[in-house]
Amino acid sequence: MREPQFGASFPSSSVHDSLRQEQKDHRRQRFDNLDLREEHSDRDEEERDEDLDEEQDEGGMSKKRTPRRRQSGATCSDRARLRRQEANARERSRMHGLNSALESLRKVVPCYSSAQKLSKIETLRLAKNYIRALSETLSAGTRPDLVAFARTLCKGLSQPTTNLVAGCLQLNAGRFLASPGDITPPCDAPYAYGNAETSRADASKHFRSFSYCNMYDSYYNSASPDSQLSPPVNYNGMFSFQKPDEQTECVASCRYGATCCGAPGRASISRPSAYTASPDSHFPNELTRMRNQPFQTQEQLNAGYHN
DNA sequence: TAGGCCATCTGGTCCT
DNA sequence: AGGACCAGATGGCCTA
Repeated sequence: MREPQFGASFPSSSVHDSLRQEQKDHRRQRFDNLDLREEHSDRDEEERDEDLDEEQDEGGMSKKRTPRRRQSGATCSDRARLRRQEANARERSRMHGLNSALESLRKVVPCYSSAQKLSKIETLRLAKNYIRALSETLSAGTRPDLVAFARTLCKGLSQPTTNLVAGCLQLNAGRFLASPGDITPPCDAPYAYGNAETSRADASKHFRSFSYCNMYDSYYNSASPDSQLSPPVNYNGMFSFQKPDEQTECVASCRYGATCCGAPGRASISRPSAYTASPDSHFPNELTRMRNQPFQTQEQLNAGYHN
């Protein structure tokens, strides 16, 4: 019936996100205090039990529990409660760790947006598709077709997420998902530039990496193998649509940082990631090395990873 | 109001 | 015994 939250209210996303964050903080604070409340509740319960025992004593009723047994029982119950509370705290911590890892994953799949998060399930689906799409690209050993890449990327995703990915790729989701023949291969097609159609050459004047093809051209045709030119695949979003001289400080400091959908005349729907590639990361070096080599087969890649 | 998403609690199971 | 992990239950928030 209703589509997932992601993308459902994009125009007010920042407000919505901040509100949601406040709610999360409130909820977290509420549950962080829950253990204390439970302790108070337990104490009240014990006090009630004591009162009951006293009434029973005053009423001449035989004691059901000797002080010794009662103390032993209470200790056991407290111990069980304490263990349960500790287990709950551990479980919360574990889930926070899991969510933290998921957030890290969000930052490395295409179209990351800190303002409008992908849901957990969509993040996992997109990550799976992304891996598959990249694997297919490497296996093919040829320049990938943007539409085919996008189709793989969007397989099984919800419509809002599909729309976002399509937006990142400057494609029309309805068209590129309709049928394989609907879209002219991107390298031969005019390039959408905001709302206008512009030539590839014109686009190249404005962007070093305006489109997927241009990124490939820029990358593969760069003069020096040691060039600092960003490769077509980034840690954070696949494509950089920013002019070199428009890079934010964050992006400039992050060699492989990227923002998606930042074309002129079109509001960016994502923010630069705070992610910074570690200096010893092998990923850029591998890409640089692969630039002048044929792609490895999938089996070779897998062997390399597992050995 | 229904349904999606989320955080948390909880009891069970497995492992060390 | 205790911790990690898992899955079901629950309740809150949000949107269409």
